[in-house]
Amino acid sequence: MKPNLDRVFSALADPTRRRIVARLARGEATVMELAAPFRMTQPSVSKHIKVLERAGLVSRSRHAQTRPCRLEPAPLRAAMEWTGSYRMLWEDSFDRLSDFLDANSQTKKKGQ
Amino acid sequence: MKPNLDRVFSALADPTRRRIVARLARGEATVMELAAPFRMTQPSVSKHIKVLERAGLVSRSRHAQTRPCRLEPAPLRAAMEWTGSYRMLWEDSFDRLSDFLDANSQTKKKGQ
DNA sequence: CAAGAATATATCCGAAACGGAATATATGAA
DNA sequence: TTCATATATTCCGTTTCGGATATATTCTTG
Repeated sequence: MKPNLDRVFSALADPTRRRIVARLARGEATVMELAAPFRMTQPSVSKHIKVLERAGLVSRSRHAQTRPCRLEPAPLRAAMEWTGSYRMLWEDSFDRLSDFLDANSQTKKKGQ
Repeated sequence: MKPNLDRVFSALADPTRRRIVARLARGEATVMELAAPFRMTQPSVSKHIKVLERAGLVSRSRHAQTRPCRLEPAPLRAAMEWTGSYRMLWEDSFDRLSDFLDANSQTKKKGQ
C-alpha cells in the first residue's frame, strides 16, 4: 500500500479537502461533523471524503449509523518527503540542525 | 506572491510535471531539453511547463530563442510546510533531531 | 530579407472533476 | 414494521485537463 503521489497531491489540491484534513488532524470525525463548516451539500462532502479515501489519506470505521473518518499519516508523509527532497533548493546553509529548527518553528505557526 | 496551494498541489499531481521538477532541481533547462525524455509532443510539454509556471514553481528567462526554465523553491517549500505541519501524526517521539535525521536520510534515498 | 530553430498559441477531442438535486441504502429506535 | 438519522449513489450540466495537430511568433544567421 504505497502512497500514489498522483492521487495524494491531487486530493490535496482542493481547499475543502485540505480543511477536512486539518480538521481530522485533531481527531476522528463523522461525515456530518466534517460537513458542518461548509456551505456545500452533504453528498458533495461525501464525495470529497471519498477522494481522500482513495488517496489513502483517510480511513473509516463503522459505528452505528456513522462512519467515522480518521487521518492516515503515510500519504502525507510521502508528500512531505517528495517535496522535502528539494530542501536543498531553499537551504543555503549546511547546518542541517539549525535549518530544521527554523523550518519547524515556522510550520508550527502555520494554520491551514 | 504567496504560493497558492491549490495550484501548487495540482501542479504536482501529474507525474510528467514531477519529473520536470526533478530535472530542474539539477539546473536550468530549455523546453527542448525538458521535452526530450518524454514521448509527448512539444506543445504538450509547453503546457505542462505553463502549469508549473502558474503555480510559481518555475520561472523563465530569455536567452536567444530559448527560454530556460528555473525551479523556484518557495512553492515547494510551502507544500512541504503544509504537509509537514502534520508530522506529529507519524512521529511518536519528541526527539526532533533524530526524527529529522531519519526522515532526511530517507528522502535522500528516494528518486522521483 | 529569407530560412531555420525554439517556443507559443489555437483548436479539437475524450475523459475527468466539481457541485447540486434527487434518490437510495443502512442502521438504530420506537 | 415504521420512522428517523447518517451516508452513499446516480444523473446532470459545466468546467478543466491532458494530449494531438496545425499554425504562428520570435530570434538567429546567412
